Amino acid sequence: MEKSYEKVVQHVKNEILSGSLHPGDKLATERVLAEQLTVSRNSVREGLRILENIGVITSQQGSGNYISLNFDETMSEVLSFMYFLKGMDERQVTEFRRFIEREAMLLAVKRADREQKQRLMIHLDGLEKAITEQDRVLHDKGIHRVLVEASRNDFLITNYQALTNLMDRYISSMRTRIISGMQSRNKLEYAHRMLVEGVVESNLEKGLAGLRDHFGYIEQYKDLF
Amino acid sequence: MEKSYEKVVQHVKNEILSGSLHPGDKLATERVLAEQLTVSRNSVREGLRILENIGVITSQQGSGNYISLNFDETMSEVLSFMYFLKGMDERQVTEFRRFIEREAMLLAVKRADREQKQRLMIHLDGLEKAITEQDRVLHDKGIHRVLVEASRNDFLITNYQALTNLMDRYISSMRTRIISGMQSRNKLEYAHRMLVEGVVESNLEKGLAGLRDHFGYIEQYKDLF
DNA sequence: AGAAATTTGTTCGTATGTATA
DNA sequence: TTATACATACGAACAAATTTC
Repeated sequence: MEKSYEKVVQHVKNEILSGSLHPGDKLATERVLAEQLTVSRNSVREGLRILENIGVITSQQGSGNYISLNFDETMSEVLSFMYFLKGMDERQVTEFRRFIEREAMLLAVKRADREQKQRLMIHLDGLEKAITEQDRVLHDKGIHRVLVEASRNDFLITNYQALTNLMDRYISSMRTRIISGMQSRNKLEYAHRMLVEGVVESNLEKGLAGLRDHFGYIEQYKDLF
Repeated sequence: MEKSYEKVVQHVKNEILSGSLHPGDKLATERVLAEQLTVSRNSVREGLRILENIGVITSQQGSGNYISLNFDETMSEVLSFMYFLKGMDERQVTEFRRFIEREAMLLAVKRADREQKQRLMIHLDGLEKAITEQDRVLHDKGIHRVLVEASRNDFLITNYQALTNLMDRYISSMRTRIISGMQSRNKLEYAHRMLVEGVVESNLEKGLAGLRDHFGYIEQYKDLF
């Protein structure tokens, strides 16, 4: 027997899949939905909460429920928590981050536009001239974020965002260990320069070399590069 | 002002993060939770629905609400729908699948155990001897699934599962286009043989060659292999 | 085995805060 | 400003499944 609130979720899902509901559209009011599906209003609300949480709809008191226009924030939010629950260990987190950045580099060298290249160079400059640790972290993160964005692949972008959330919010202790395992500051700046110049000059070899230096994984995947 | 049901979600989340709640544990009853958080039982239930949906808890009528033991199924379930909502196009789906399998291959050649190698060979044999199309698809999928599992990286495994869901359930039309864009049957069988033997013999070059043949992307990423 | 108590699933009624015309 | 529509929230009650005695 299907539960009442699942009926609601299925109903909205189907209307989206069939193309009856599009982003921005207003759903039927809770009372109407309850009547249509012959369930109580509370059950409707339980179903809508689910849809709201994963970013399908947004609820506005006094106005109505609407199909979301932007899933991005909620998605990486939810995704990072799910990753946390799966109990990802340090090895897997590190592997996945390398994986995303490597694949992003493959695409970024061909797809980065002028604006992204400019942002990369600004961050690189900021990184090399940074005085406070806070500034360094800011530009460091900026470089990696732009790199992934330049891949123009939403799977990579979303997962990278989720991974950042995961490390910042749920396993921050792991983050410090991961970072401290990296190269010294001078070498790290050199690695970032290679990485940025690789993208800017559309030089894949150089970009990959930058990543390799950055993560310091000369050992196992040497053959790949 | 924080909404009532969000208070519930935060509360459970915090208890998990702080280590007070572990997988398998029973939550306080809905009535007790309502009293503790000074919200109504309906609001508690709305919060619990969210947690149930993303796989944090499982609810059993007559018994109680429990922290989930297995997130896996629900996670790829939710994830695939979120991917669908983001409106992933064919290019991004194809790219992501290649990414996952390539990275999985890098890890699988070093990590596949005897049981997984055996399953790979059984599927390969089944694929070559298959008569019906249904059989072929079964073993084809089996090979790729085991390959990804052998990577022993849950990020890759979960995302591959979600991607499979996405293609099967939400964008099946795209799936046929993607598949039809692949090699002929004979070449495909050869590619699978290379792929499987690469893992079984811990021969990275061979495995990657199999993937390259399989997806037929000689063009752009030639340099990588 | 069976009855009672407990707990989630579901519904209805009501009151309140917010947005919109 | 007023009136209406709508989501938010609460409380009480009963049904259905499970646990306990």
